[in-house]
Amino acid sequence: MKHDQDTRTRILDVAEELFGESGFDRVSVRDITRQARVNLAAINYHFGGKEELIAAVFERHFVPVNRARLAALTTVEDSAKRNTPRLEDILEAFIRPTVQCSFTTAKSAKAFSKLFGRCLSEPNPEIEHLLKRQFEPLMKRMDAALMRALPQLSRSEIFWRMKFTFGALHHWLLTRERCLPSGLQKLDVEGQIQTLISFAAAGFRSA
Amino acid sequence: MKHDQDTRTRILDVAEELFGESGFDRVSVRDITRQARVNLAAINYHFGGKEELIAAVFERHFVPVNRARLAALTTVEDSAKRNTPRLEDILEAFIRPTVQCSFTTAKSAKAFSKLFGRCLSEPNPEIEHLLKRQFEPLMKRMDAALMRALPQLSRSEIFWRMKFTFGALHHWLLTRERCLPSGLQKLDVEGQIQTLISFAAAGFRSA
DNA sequence: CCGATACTTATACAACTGTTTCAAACTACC
DNA sequence: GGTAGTTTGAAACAGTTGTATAAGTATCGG
Repeated sequence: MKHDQDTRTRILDVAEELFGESGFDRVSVRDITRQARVNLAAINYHFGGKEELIAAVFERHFVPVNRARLAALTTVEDSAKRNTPRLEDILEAFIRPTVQCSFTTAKSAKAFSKLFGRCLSEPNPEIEHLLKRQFEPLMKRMDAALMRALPQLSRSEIFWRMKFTFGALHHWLLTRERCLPSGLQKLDVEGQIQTLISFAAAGFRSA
Repeated sequence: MKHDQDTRTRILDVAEELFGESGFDRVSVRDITRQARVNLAAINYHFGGKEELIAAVFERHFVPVNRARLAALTTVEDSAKRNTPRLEDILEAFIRPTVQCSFTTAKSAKAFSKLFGRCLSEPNPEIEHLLKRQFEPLMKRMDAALMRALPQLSRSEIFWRMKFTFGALHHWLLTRERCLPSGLQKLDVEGQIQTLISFAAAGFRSA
């Protein structure tokens, strides 16, 4: 293994950007290799195939994000001691890492954000499978935390509200850099996060 | 023009189902013609091409749904007379038609629901363009109604909350018939609508 | 310096894509 | 019943897709 980091990560970076922009199906391996200025066969050599490249792109950031979410959730629960953690803190543990990671790990925050947002509705069965594996443990922890924070809600009520929050988060990630209506003051990312947390928290507390 | 309704609508029905299931890109014209038991050339003959078929599938239900939304919004505003309409009623005018129509017009409610939910995140630029044209007038009306119902919120605050509601609605449409966690009581559609309305309304009212 | 390993290159392949063609079949009207 | 107009049929088209192959080049250990 030489300094193959060059080619490998160049492919990953370009793939992430293009996949986020146009989805996995509309981007060909030739699109990627052309823009990454590597040979056509490089993807098959380094990853095995397009499907495996998708998985690699996926895992490079999804795994850290979900790890960060779990860690944040643990922190919230620990710092609350024997009290039940605040609902807002639980939601923040869920929401913030998706944006945080986009600034620290990805070359382009936009690329990762869009990719993240897009994945949830990808029709690709492989992606769906990866998602399920990734999110199952996180969802279990979230459910448990939310049920303690909102003991008046049934499991089913929490389930649906969680779904709504999921949808809001991912739609926001997917479209947050898109055309704002003209004459609209630009809210900074921090403000948007807080708005989303308040929105979801109020939704969870709704009758 | 004979009773070409047979072939034409058979194609439309199958296309709607398959597109909803797997997205526009992963479904080939051959998949559609095979399942509809029509000739391969039928799509090009009746619609001109795949792109135009997509547009036709799109408009067959999106246009009525958005018309129904506008009509419902008008009803709400009229019945409120000089009082400002209730926030919940505005949101219901936005949410309910997406489900209502799926029961009355489509052969399979699931198919249309998934299609509707999927469209929002479709990377296809054609679709994005159709969406924009379709939603612009509706959004203007929604914005205006929401601003009157929530005068304490700025345009930007309404914009983001509307985005969240959009995301929640479409993610719900896309996944509402998917695997519920085991041992979860099944909430009927009416209950889900009400839950979503309450969720969004509370979110809009959040500080 | 040699040789082995790791990587890159150009080319070729088979499968599939949307679309076109043109003859055959059908329908309806006079 | 025959003919104009409409719809279907089977086949072929050119282009793109992901992948495989084999020859090439660089890099490093001995």
